[in-house]
Amino acid sequence: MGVFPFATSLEVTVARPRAVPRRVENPGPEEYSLQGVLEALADPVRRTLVAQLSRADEDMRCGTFDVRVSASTLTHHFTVLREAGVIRQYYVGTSKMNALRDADMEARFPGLLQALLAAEERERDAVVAPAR
Amino acid sequence: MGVFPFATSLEVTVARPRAVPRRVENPGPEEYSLQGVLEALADPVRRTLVAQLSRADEDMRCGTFDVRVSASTLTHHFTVLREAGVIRQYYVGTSKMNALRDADMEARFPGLLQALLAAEERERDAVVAPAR
DNA sequence: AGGGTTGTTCGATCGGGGTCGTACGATGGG
DNA sequence: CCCATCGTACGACCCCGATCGAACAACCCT
Repeated sequence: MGVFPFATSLEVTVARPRAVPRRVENPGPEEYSLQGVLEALADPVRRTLVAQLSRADEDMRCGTFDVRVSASTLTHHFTVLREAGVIRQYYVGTSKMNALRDADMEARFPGLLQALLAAEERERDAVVAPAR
Repeated sequence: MGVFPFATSLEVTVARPRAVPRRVENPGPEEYSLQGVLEALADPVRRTLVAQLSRADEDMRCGTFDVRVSASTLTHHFTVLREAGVIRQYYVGTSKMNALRDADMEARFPGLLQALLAAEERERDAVVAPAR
């Protein structure tokens, strides 16, 4: 892909070129499938990502997730989640933000994500809080 | 669910000694995990099996499922579903019956199986009944 | 400008799982 | 008894996906 054809004289001796923020192609609700969602959520790493995102209750940067895989692997997992429609991604400067698309999921697969997250949390609690 | 209660005293005076019916080891509810269930249901073939079982609303013999895989592959899929706790299997003569463990699933992962089956049915309907 | 932070891309590896065919075992009916 | 039916066991194949390291690219800040 070509770089920028310097748009003539336009801008700008500004220190901040700013330009157009990098765009991420997030699929529309009509593009994802149950198969894709289940494949995405069948992986334990991706499930922890989603769980952390849900627990945080706000969008999270890629780097702030607590998971023990390499950066490149992490990128892969986020891509899978995004293409499945589970999360939405967008750039903020050099950071990439991740948002849980829980409303879209709920609309398309009612109850599924909620049940899944609830189950995930219950298993997590069982581990965190040992049998007494 | 369980069609026959197997009330022990059944012992018919059949000509055939009958012996002990072949036993199948079905895991207890404490043995299965969310991971196992999701892995099991992430496969499209297994999901159709479960969907057919749910739709039939009664236990089904292995051979009566409508799926285009070989017999040995089918055995494999049923094994995965059973070990995940999604179905229960038991022998009846030379046939093997399959029962959906929806109550156990509901107890352990509330709403999950139902949401999944509902989503599966909706996608199926969308295919069967084309866009008008 | 640099430089550091953040994330991506690419290629390689490697293990797991879905698939099948064939041979086998168990059961029930003639 | 023998045979047809139903499902299993085993090995082979093969593709896909999770993983990593290294090199690169975009951005922000000083």
